[in-house]
Amino acid sequence: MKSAKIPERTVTRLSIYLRCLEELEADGVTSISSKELAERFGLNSAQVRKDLAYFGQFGVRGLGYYIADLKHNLERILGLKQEWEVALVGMGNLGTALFNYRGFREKGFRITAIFDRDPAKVGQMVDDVEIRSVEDIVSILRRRKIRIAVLAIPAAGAQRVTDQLVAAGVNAILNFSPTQISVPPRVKLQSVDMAVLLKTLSYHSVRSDRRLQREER
Amino acid sequence: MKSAKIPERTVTRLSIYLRCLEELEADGVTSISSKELAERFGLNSAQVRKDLAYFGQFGVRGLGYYIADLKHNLERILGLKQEWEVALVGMGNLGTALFNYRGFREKGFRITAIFDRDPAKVGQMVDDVEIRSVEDIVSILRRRKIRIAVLAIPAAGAQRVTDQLVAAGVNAILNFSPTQISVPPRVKLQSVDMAVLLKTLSYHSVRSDRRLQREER
DNA sequence: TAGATTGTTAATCGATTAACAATC
DNA sequence: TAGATTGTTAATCGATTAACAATC
Repeated sequence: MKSAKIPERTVTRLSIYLRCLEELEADGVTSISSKELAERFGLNSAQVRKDLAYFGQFGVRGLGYYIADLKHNLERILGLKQEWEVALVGMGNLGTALFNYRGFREKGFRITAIFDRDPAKVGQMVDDVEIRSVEDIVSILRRRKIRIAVLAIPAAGAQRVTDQLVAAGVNAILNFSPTQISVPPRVKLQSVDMAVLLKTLSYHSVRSDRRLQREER
Repeated sequence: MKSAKIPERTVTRLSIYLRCLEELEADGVTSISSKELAERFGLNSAQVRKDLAYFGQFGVRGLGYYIADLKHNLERILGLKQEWEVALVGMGNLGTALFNYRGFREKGFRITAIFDRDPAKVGQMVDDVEIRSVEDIVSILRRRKIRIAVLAIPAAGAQRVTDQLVAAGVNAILNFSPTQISVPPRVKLQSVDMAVLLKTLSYHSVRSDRRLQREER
């Protein structure tokens, strides 16, 4: 086992491999080679082997990887063997969608704290979770040692809330606010900006349409 | 102007630059250097200049970039000068959140077609858009020449619906279904898997916690 | 003109892929 | 054992950064 620093993309691919292993296991397959696994994603087999080798030797030469064993190891590496409490800030449409998203709970992520700025929402119960004021973020998260937060609020208050999350000891934030926010290096920030994603897609649409127009001439 | 093929990341950064230019313009700033712009994102100034230079010469030596001019150019490049009709497949929580997300409309993306599998939803109106059956995807999108689709359905039917979108002539898909889907090369697919994002974050949380434990010893 | 900053080339860095000895 | 596939090193590729002539 090496101990080099691990590329971000490797970690992302691990959970993609894992999703595939789950499907394979459901199909009753017991082992798979890096070549077969790679083909399912259009990746290179050496990349699969290298990604896995960062964390240990999980394969069997001449055979490949035992699915149950590899799956167990990936879950352990990704921390999916434990339950994670997650704080959700912003209970609008997106926040509600995320709260109800089954994929989270299935993977051991439980949203057990909800915050909103709107006094009309504070105090309401969502399933068995009470919506609390954003003012209480630091005290509540500190006491309950919650380490992961999802940010689903408008751009305006995003940096201020982020600073509170950081002060509360959170070390991973999934940000859906459409704005640039900054965190200290010890905190892992992952931003998803819907508008940026769509804009990137529209760039490709423009190009496709122009190509079509050229071809029609 | 060069005509090399443009890295995906460059296109993504363009819309990030654009967001910043909008803020600057609102603040009454009229020009900015690549150095100042880069510092706002923790990027390198050469990268900013290089990203922009893929599309033309927008700067003024000795001065920097005129904000109004650069903003105009980026909007043109990203296709934001035109309105885009967008089809939304799946009107559950996430679909509803996306439909109501203001950021889309502000950037010229209008969801003008909604599809759902649930017969109870088909026929309902959402604002002025009627929910249609997923069976009608091909005929409706073809007729209305809709080029961009957002997929917000469970994993199960995702590939089948994608095939229909492709058959209907869509050339860009933003996919929120938690599964691997494949498209022909002419179609641009951008996938956002919430669970994968959270798993990546939890990996970092595990590491942070272990580091804390070591330090406590 | 002098100072500043672009656009672009060359150097560096990091990630992907090929190749192959080790070994099941 | 013979065939297959891993784990890992070396080669390649692509993206980022440094450097600097061009020029406002």
